[in-house]
Amino acid sequence: MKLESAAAQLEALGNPTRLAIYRILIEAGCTGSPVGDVRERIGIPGSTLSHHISKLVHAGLVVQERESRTLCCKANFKTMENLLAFLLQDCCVAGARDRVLK
Amino acid sequence: MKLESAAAQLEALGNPTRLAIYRILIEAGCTGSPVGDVRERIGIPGSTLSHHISKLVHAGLVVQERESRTLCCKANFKTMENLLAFLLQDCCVAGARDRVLK
DNA sequence: TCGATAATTCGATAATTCTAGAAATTTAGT
DNA sequence: ACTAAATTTCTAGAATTATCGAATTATCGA
Repeated sequence: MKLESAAAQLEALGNPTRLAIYRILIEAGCTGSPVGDVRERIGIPGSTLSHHISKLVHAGLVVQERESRTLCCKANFKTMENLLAFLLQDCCVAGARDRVLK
Repeated sequence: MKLESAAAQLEALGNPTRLAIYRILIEAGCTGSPVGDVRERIGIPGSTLSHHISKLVHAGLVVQERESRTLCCKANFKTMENLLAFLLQDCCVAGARDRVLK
């Protein structure tokens, strides 16, 4: 993975609101969660939420699929896998890596 | 780990310049690297570099120790371990489980 | 088609971040 | 004490980000 895209993904996750959104989507699993449900749980205006979600989408961490009137957001697990692989390989010494992976 | 501190650490790493700095310090290992050496490799003004390093220090990802006239920067591996554990537990395991159960 | 629902885009403002030159600080050597 | 070296802190302008109300788009059901 290129340093720039890793940084973009880290930046996308590096905001408390977006990280909370992302964790909700992780929790929702493959089924995903409509924007409205996320909105209820996070409790912020729709326009603000939309702005944050678009950042996650742009970074490749989240995908959106329309289901009639609702837009379903899903975490892109592959992106997180790649990001973790980057951090483990390039940003973690061997000893620490072993400890984290147990 | 609290969501806020995880976000702060991700944000600190979510900038191409800072991620490059951090990787240099990871490469430097336990010995660390003086600010001046990092500066030569990154090639940015000292004041800008200092600003970025202070962000990494504030996030707990880097520690600085003075060695006579030079300040030696070292990556705080424990912080990265905790951050990776957070990502693996809260942002990866759930998704992996979901995929396996399909 | 009309009205309701779901969500985005637009527009404006406040706040933060990035960048870098200049000045200040800390330490070592003479 | 003076000077040089290594870095930070100060300061400020430019760029970006965060926030949110209002307007807009898309979809469904009656």
